[in-house]
Order: sequence, then C-alpha cells, then structure tokens
Amino acid sequence: MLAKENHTQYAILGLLKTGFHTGYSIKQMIDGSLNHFWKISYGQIYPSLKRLEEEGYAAVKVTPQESKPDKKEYFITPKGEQILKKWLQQPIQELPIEKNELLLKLFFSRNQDINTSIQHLDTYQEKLITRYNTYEGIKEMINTQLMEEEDAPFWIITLDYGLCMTQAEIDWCKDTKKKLVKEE
Amino acid sequence: MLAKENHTQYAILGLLKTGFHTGYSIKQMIDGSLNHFWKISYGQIYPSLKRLEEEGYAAVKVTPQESKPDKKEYFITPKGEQILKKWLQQPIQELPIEKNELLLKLFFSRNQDINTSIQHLDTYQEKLITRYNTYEGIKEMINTQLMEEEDAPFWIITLDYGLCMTQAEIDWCKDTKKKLVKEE
DNA sequence: GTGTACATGTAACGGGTTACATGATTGC
DNA sequence: GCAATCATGTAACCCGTTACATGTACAC
Repeated sequence: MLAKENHTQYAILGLLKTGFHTGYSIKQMIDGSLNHFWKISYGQIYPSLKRLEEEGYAAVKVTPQESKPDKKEYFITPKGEQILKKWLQQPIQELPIEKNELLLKLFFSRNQDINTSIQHLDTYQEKLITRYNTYEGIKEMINTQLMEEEDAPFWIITLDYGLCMTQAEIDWCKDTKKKLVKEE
Repeated sequence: MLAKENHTQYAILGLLKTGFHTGYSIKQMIDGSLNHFWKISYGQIYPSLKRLEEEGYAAVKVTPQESKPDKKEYFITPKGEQILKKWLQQPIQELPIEKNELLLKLFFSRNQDINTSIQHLDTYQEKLITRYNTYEGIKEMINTQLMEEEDAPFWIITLDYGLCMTQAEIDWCKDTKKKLVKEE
C-alpha cells in the first residue's frame, strides 16, 4: 500500500500516466516544469519506481543493453490508475507551510544594520525576477508548441500560480525595501 | 559547529535572544507567530537546546523541582550571539520551493471531473481566508499591544508578507475557478 | 472528574539529499 | 581531449515527525 501522506509516489505515478516512462525523464520533467511546486532526487525516483512495480502499480519493460545498465521503461497499470484517481479526488487536508530563510532572518533583524536587510531583499528579488521570466518562457512555449497537448490547460493553471505568487512576492520586496529606507 | 545549512538551530538561537528561554515557550512562539514561514516540533527543540548548550552557544540555568522535571532556562552566550549575527548577515542562497499538494493534483487533473478540481479549490480558498484573518488578528494585536516592543517592526514585515501572499493566492483561486467553469 | 495548559524529554521511523559508482554518446 | 547529456542505481546520512512517557495545576 502507498502511504496516504506521501505525495511523491503519486507524482511519479502521475508522470507515468502523462507519458514519462523512465527515471531520467521523470527527473527532467519535474526539474523543468513542476519545479515551482515540487522537487525530487534520483535517490527517491529509482527506489520509488521499484516499489511501485513490486506492489503492482506499475509494470516494467526491461531492454538489456551491453556495457550499459538496462534500460527500464515503466508503465502505469490499471491498479495504479485506480489508486492515482482515488488520490486525485481526495480533498486537500492542509495548507503548506513554506520555510523561508529570508523571513526568518528579517524576523530577527532588530540589531542588524538595515542595509544588510535591504541587501538580502535585493538579492532575493533578483532571484524572483529570474524565476518569473523562466515561468513566462515556459508558458510561452506551451502556448505556442504544445497547444494540442491535452494536459496543457492544467499545466498553464499551475504556471499561472507561479507567476501570480512570484509577482506578489516581488511587489512585497519593493514595498518592504521602501519601508526600511524610510525608517533609516 | 552548527551546520551552515540547518536554519532551525538559528531560529532557536534567535528566539533565545529575543527573550524566550524555555523549550515550551519557544514552541509557543513559533506556533503562534512564525507559523507562516517556520515550524518545529518538541522532538527538535529539546535536543537542539541541549546541543546548543554543549557547544557553548547557550547557557542553561536549571531550577530543580520536586516531583516535576527540572525547569530549564536557556540563555544565549556571547559566542552564540556572534554566530547568530554572522548567520543573519550571510546572503540568502536560494528561493524556497514549496511542495504544494493542490498544484500537484491540478497538474494531473486532465481526466478528472472538473467539479472535483473546483471543490479542491474551494476548500483550499476557505483555508486561505481563515489564515488571512488570523494574520490580520495578529497584526492588530501587535499594533495595539506591542507598540513598544523593539522587534515589532520586523514582525510586522513578516506578517505583511503572509498577508500579501495569502491574498494573491486567494485571488488566484478565484480566477482559476472562473476559468474552469467557463471551460465546462 | 475531566479537559486543558504547563513542562520536559526520547526512540523509532520516514522522507529526502548527497556522494558515490559506472559508463556511452555527442558536440566543441 | 573535455564537458555535457544521457542513464541507472545504492548507502550513508540528516532533518524532522510521531508516538510515547511522565507529571502538576487549574478551571469548569
């Protein structure tokens, strides 16, 4: 049985269904397109695929290759589809709590030089802008090249979430810097 | 030595400095006021305090009590202040990636009934509104009762972050629901 | 007398990262 | 020749949660 709380296995199952069949391509997909709300390492992917197969949620097609590790392609089984569907219908239990190093530092910044805080905000904001542009690029790419893909509307929804949240965060950075400068 | 990557110990050190001296009160504080960007369990707090003390970053004052566990009050040492300050000045390395169950589910929702997705969004939005109101309440409380507290301006900054992000998320929920209804 | 807040702590477990091992192919 | 990409996998480790253990004091 899959542990109810562990969403990572469902993410993998979902990607198998979407059409990614190897550990490597699953990693690529998550790094490239789910990276604003999910991440994963090989140390999780390969053991997970193995376990999914052992428990009948996925089937594996092994292609032996000389002087290379076997190529393994995994496919979701009906049993896997069933459990994935069930998970997709289960209501969201609780809001995520994101640990945020910047906020933690600001929280304790009373005795710090205000310029240090402003600098933290600056570098943070820069990273946010880069992130925003990346998301915009991906959205553009989906809208132009993947129009026919049936999953596309849902990918756009999650991207819009990223764009929207990142923009709000950028705005907050600007506001906060203004406030700090005024106090000085 | 404190591991550079582990911010939790610095959070505890920061709270010692702010004036919280027992494991219990640290837990209270984090649950009550840092909960939108940090969380912690007793299973981490007590061992951490012990380690901070062993390594000279904190000093402990033990008050023995009959038929109760000893009361232990921890205080940050000069060495602790030094390392805290150094950490506060270190630049933020990377943006947090928040794992989000709702987005993960939406990402894979192609074959799902659209009403399921809308319902997920509804319950999520409700939770967000509750969260927003909580933050507003805390902000109100700080503004009225803790005006003199020197840390207050920085607490407000992190609260504003929470309010700003939560509002953006609520707006996204509304937009997304509208879009989904239209597609139906 | 029951539940809640105060108060400290440990052990087992689970989830995830990192470092390592191995090797082919392709482009600069 | 060197770096990057393709490709699979394991072991050690770290961080954090949960469940458990223990007990007082106070309010309803």
